[in-house]
Amino acid sequence: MIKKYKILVADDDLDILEIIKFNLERNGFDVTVTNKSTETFELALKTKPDLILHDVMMPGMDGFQVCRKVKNSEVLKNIPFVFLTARNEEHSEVQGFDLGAEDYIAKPIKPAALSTRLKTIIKRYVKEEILPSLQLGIFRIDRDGYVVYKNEESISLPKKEFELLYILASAPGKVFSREDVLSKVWGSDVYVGERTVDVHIRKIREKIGEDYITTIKGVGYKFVI
Amino acid sequence: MIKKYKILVADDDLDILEIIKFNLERNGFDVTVTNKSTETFELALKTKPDLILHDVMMPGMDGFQVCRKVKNSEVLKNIPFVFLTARNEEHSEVQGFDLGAEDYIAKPIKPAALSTRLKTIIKRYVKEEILPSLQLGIFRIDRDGYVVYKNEESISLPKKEFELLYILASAPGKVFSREDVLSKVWGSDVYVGERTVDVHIRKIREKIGEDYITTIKGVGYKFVI
DNA sequence: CCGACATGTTAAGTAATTGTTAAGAATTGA
DNA sequence: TCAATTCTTAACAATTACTTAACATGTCGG
Repeated sequence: MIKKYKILVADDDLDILEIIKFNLERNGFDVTVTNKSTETFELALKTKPDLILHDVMMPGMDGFQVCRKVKNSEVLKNIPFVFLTARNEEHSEVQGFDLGAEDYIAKPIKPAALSTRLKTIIKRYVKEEILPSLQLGIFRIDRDGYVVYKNEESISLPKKEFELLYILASAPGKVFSREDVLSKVWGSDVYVGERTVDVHIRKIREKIGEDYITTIKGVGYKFVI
Repeated sequence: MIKKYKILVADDDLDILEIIKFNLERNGFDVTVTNKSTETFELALKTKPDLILHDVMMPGMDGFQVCRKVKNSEVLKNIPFVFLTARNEEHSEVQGFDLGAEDYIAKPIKPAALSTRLKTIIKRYVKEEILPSLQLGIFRIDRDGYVVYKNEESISLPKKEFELLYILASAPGKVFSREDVLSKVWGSDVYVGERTVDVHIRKIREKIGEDYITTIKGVGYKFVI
């Protein structure tokens, strides 16, 4: 079954809401809308959307305030937040990105492009999705507890190491380039050196054993069972 | 061979052009530059870049005019167009997005961030080459894992050997000249001796068996099932 | 069978990539 | 805040892959 992405859209213009809702639904999204920014947060808690698409200028709370609130919430902070901006609105991209927004989309909207763009953004944040524990041979990788079990032995890993291992283990046998790893674990707008991956790999090997992560020279790393 | 992305850069400041070119090339991009915005369109037609990075403020045509022209061209309109803007060019952003620009990058440029960001943008717009696993008789050539299976036995090959085998196996029975192989595995701008291919062929035969790659004297090699 | 040419094979130097360590920066928790 | 942990980077070591060149072997036409 293909996962249906849930989008929460907030805009005070009912026509725009209508257009967006119609187009996103036609493209297979599950869409919730509101024209009151004061409702966004509550709706997000209730529907747990995969992405929030929010107008900047809205009466009551503006988009920035909502974004800040969402990003300060433990439960919601991993949901990508995308701003809608009208052509004549003075907006500071810096302000939005500082708050943790993932992207800007300018109105007027091109419907065809919109769903593609949102899907891309969501996929970029797939790492944040609630993913099940993995059972791979003697390993169980428990996402909730950030713990790896090797047979009965429990091994706890720091965040980055755990997430790196999780990414590799989510597709055993597939080689991930350092670049792949960086974009999935660190995110696409964080710039750390590729060799940082090597160091983390070393630490993971130290903890779970040498034989489970294979290096493909010139390509990357893979998890083997 | 890893795909080399082509970037067309336009900026009237030759120093900036130099810096950008140097850094992008070091990061594996194929870079064309111009300091005349009137040349951008023609150059784009000629080089078919994967992305255009264009200064907003340029004498002659400004970046917006070029963007409009590119986005109105059937041939070029799908090429992502990214603006370079100086800090104080505030309003340009909204206008640029309306024209269909894909992103803004503010000067001064952080070189490390630049190539990562461009790659992300390109990947959003360029379809990744789909390189499926091949199943050929007793062989399975797994591109994801960089591994060859012969029956149940897994054989791992170094990068060049793997890619060479993959090229041959992608058209079983077809003879590839050494030149073909070089251009496909090494790329068109790398110059190594043709006999290098022979050595790699030998190593592959050593690992997968003698009987699967046939030499056609005076012509080249082919993979036979 | 011989000579010429193409390919096979080997080995060694070079280049490139990765492993490893440690130090300092950044972050987290008490 | 301090202490402890984690993250990042840089330097150097170790390893592996790549390329070349030299020589060996094989093939084909005459």
